Amino acid sequence: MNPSSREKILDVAEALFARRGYSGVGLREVATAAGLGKSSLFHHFPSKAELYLAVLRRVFERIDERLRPALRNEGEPVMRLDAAIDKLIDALVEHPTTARLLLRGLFEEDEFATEAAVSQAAVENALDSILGSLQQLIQEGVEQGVFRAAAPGQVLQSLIGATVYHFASGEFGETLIGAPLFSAEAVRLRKREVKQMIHQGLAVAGPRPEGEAS
Amino acid sequence: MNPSSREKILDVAEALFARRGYSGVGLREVATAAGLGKSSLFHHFPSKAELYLAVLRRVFERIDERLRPALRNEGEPVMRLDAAIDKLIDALVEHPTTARLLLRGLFEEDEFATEAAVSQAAVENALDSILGSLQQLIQEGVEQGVFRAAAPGQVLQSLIGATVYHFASGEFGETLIGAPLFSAEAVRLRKREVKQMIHQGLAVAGPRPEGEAS
DNA sequence: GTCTATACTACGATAGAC
DNA sequence: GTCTATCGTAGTATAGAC
Repeated sequence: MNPSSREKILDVAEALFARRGYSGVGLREVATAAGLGKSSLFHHFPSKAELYLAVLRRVFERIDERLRPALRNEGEPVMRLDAAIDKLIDALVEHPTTARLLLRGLFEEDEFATEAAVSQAAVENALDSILGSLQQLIQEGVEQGVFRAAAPGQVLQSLIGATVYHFASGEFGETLIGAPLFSAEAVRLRKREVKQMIHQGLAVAGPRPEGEAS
Repeated sequence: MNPSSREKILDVAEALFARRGYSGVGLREVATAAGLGKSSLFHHFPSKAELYLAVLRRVFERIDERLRPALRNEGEPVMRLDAAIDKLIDALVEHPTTARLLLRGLFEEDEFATEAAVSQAAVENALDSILGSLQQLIQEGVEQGVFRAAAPGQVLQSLIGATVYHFASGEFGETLIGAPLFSAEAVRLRKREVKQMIHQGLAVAGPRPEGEAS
């Protein structure tokens, strides 16, 4: 079956919002890219804000789908975290628009005030579920003594930066690493880099900063 | 001396662009926030794109000012990298708009095509200078054997994620770490977290991923 | 250097025919 | 469900008086 108009609209809107953000995209552009007239959009989505939130919700659902099985797995925190990193990166790579939409979603929180508050809450709940599981995983590792005594929120921020930011960095990131971000080789190297950073950091050996003991 | 109109415009434009991005800000809003009529802006900046680039250039100059002395310092790579992290975070904290503008700058590359290409090149040169120094520092550490054999670009991406992304994450980051991002305590904790991640990673001990030996 | 007035385009959204 | 036509607003930018 060919894609419904609704899905076609979501596809082109996702691509455009990822590239130019909420304010940078006009509904006219979305409509014509979807092969429709401008007014036809409003039969599928009541407003631009609702369209944007529908795009975001679909993105979170895809991530949740990939990540939840890895997080449910029993096993040691170290292995589970490694698996979660792999699956998160898989999700970011599967649709290259994902990382940008996630980061833009953070910034554009206040871009549309309190309109469409219901849909917005649904999106935030999906996000909280994923983050809660990850945070709990880190907390377990700390309690078991296999992770250093770190605040899970701080670790999570570093992890998001190492993954979501990286795959959202576009041309900038590509010149830094000297390869296309989403090539199979670059993805493999990125997974390895993040896991190595988790396992041993950057330094081979040496004193801990500020006299922190293990 | 009271600030010139040009500086006042740059100040309010920086605040607005950081919050809502290039497309999300209208010149009318910038003008009235600066205490001017809409048309008066064009006597100071020839176009919106040039105003935006002027804001970005000022941001890079401030970072360069903070970071360059730390990078010039002689000493071991480990210590120089620690110092660079501290100074970079200091720069991001000094003006809380900085991190968002930097990340938005990455995303909005294609938002204004090739207009104002001259000013854009100037901004990119300033950025390349900073990044080159950091990359070289990491490379030295690898060659001296005090850092693991990592690609400098990959490490730099993790570092940017751990710093720039963190301080750009807004309300999202604040709920994750449970404190205002820019409070003195949160800044201190973030510096420590990033340096610990560099020095030992997250894991206390254990096998290296994919059998990588030191 | 700032103002008013204006030009032209695009925006999100609605009404109503088919 | 898609279309044309239209509304009202706001966008960037310019012209020209003061």
